[in-house]
Amino acid sequence: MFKLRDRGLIALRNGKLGCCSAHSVIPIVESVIETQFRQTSLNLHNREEESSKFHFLQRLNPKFYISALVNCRNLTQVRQVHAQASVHGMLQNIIVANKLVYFYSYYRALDDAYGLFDGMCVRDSVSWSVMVGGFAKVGDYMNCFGTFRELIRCGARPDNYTLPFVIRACRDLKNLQMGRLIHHIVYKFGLDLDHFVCAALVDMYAKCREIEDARFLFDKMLERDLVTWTVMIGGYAECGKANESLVLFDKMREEGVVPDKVAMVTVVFACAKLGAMHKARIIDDYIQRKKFQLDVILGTAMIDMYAKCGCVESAREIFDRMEEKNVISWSAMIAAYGYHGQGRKALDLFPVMLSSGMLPDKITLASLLYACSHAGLVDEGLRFFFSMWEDYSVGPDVKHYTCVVDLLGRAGRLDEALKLIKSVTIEKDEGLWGAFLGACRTHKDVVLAEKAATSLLELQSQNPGHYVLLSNIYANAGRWEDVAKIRDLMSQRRLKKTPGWTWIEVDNKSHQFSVGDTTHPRSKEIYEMLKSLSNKLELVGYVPDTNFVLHDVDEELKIGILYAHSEKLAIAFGLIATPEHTPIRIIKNLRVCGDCHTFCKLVSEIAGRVIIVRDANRFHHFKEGACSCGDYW
DNA sequence: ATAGGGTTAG
Repeated sequence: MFKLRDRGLIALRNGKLGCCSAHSVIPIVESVIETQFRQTSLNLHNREEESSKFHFLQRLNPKFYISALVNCRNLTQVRQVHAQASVHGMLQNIIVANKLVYFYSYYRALDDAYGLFDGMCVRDSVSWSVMVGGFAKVGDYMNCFGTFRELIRCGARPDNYTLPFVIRACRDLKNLQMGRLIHHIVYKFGLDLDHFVCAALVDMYAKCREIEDARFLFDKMLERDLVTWTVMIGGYAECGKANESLVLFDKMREEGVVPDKVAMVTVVFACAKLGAMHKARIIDDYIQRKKFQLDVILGTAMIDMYAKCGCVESAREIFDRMEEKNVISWSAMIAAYGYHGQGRKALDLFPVMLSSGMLPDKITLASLLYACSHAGLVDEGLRFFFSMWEDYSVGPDVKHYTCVVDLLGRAGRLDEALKLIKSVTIEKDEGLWGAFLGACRTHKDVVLAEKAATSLLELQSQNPGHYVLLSNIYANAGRWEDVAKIRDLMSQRRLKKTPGWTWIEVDNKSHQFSVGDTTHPRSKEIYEMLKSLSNKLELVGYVPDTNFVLHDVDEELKIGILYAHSEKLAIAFGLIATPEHTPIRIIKNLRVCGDCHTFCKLVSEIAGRVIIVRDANRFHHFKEGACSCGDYW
C-alpha cells in the first residue's frame, strides 16, 4: 500500500544511525524499539512480563507506535519510530501514518511529513487536516493552500478541523478573496459553522478590514470567548472605528467576560487611535485597579496612548515606571516627543537609550528624524541621516528619505530636497513626493510643485489629499483652470476629498463637527459663541486668511466657509461646555488649516484656555497666544 | 485530531 516502504531506512540514516542495507538495519531497529519502548514508559506490564514475545506482539500493535510518538521528545525520536513502524508494516495503519505526519509537522520537518502524506494511498479527513495544518503552522501558505486545493480536487470533504488553518492562512496573507471562498465552501459542503471555524472567520474578516462581516459572524456566535472579543476590539480600532472598540469593551465586561493583559493592550491601542484623554485615564485606572503588570508591551502601548491623547508628561511617567524597556518602548517615547514638537527632548533621550545598551532600529531613527523635522532642527536631523548607516548600521529606507525631504522642505530648502529625492535609488513612493508637495505648498512654489505632481499622478496616487494639496497650490496662484483639471482628474479616478471633521470629548461623550455643522443640539449657542469670539478677535487684529479656502468663490463666501470650519465649531462648543480654565482637547482628521491655527492661538489668549489640537500629523499645544509648534508645521 | 488575540514611524 505504501510507496514509501523504505523510508524507514532513510529515516534511520537521517537519524544518524548510519545503516544502508536492510540486513544490517534489523538489529538496530530491534535496539531502537527496545530503547523506545523504555522511553515511552507505557507501563502496561510488570518487569517480569517483559518477555521478547510480548515485545514482539506489542510491536505489531498500532497503539504501541502511537504511544511512542506521543512520547517523542525530538525529531530524531520521531524518525526512529517511523523506521520501526515502516519495518513492521505499520504505516498501513492510517492512524499511525496520520500521527507521524502530525509529529513531523510539529517538529517542522515538513519534507518528511509531506513525503509520508504523499505516499499514502488512503487518506481520511484527519490526514488532510494534519497536512494542511502542518503547512499552516510553519507559515508555508502556498503549500497550505495547495494541499487544500488538492483536497477539494480529490473530491474529499473538508472538515471543521482543516478550515481554521486555511482561514488563518488567508488572514495572515490578508487575502480576502480566498477567505470569502473558504467561507463559501463551508456552506457549499453543508458544514456547520462551529466555534472554531466561526472564530477563525471573524479573525480573518477583521484583519482584512471587513469589520462589518466580522461583526455579523461575531454576533451569531453562541459563545464568544475572550480571544474573539479581543479580535473584534482590535479590528474596530484598526479600521478607524475606535469608538466602537471601546463600546465593545464595555459590552464584553457586561457579559461577564474578564479581560486579560492582551485584551487590555488592545483596548489601550484603541484608545490611542481614538485620542480620548478621558477614556485613557479610565483605562489606566482600570489597569492599576486590576493590578495588571506593566510589562513591555502593555507599558509601550500605554506610552503611545497617553502621547496620542495629548499628554506627553503622562506618557513619560509610564515610561519611567517600566522596569523593562525594549527598542519599541524607546522609539514610542521618542516619537511622542516628536509629534508634540518637543524635538529637543527627543534628541536628549536618544543618548540615554544608547547608554542603556539599547540599539536603535530603523523606526527609532525615523522617529528621531521626524522629531527633528517638526521642531526645525535641520542640522541635527541631517547629521543623523548621513551617519545612521555608519553609526548604527541602519540603512535609510524611503521613510527616512521622506522625513529628510520634509525636514529640508519645511526649512524652505526645496532645491536640496529635490536633489535628495533625485538621488534616491530605492523605489520612490507617494509619501516621498507627498512630503515634497507639502513643502511646495508651504513655500508657495508652483513650479516645483508641478514636478512633484507629475510624479504623483504617474504613481496613480489614490490619496485624495495629494490632489487637494495640488489644487490648493494652483488656487493659491490663481490658476483656476488647473484647479478644474485636478478636480476632473479626481472624479475620473473616483477620488473624493476626505471630508474634514473635528471632535471633542465632553463629559465622557464625544461630539463631532463637520464644516458648517448645525446638527448639534447646542448649535445655536455654538454659533453665538463663535460670533462673540470673532468680534473679540477682530479687536486684536485678526483677519480671516482666505488663502486656505480652495474654492473659486468670492471672498465673502470664503470667509463664511472659513468661519464655520469644524475645528472652530468644536472649540466654540468646548468653551461653552467645559469649566473655565480647563484645557480644551480636540482632534481633527486632516491637517489643521492655517487660518484655524491663527484662530486657536488668539482664542487661547483671549479665553485664557490651553487648547490641544491633534491633527493628522502632530499635536499643537496653544497657550497664551502661542503654539508649541512655533508656527513651524 | 484542532486554535486563536497584543506595543513603535509613515
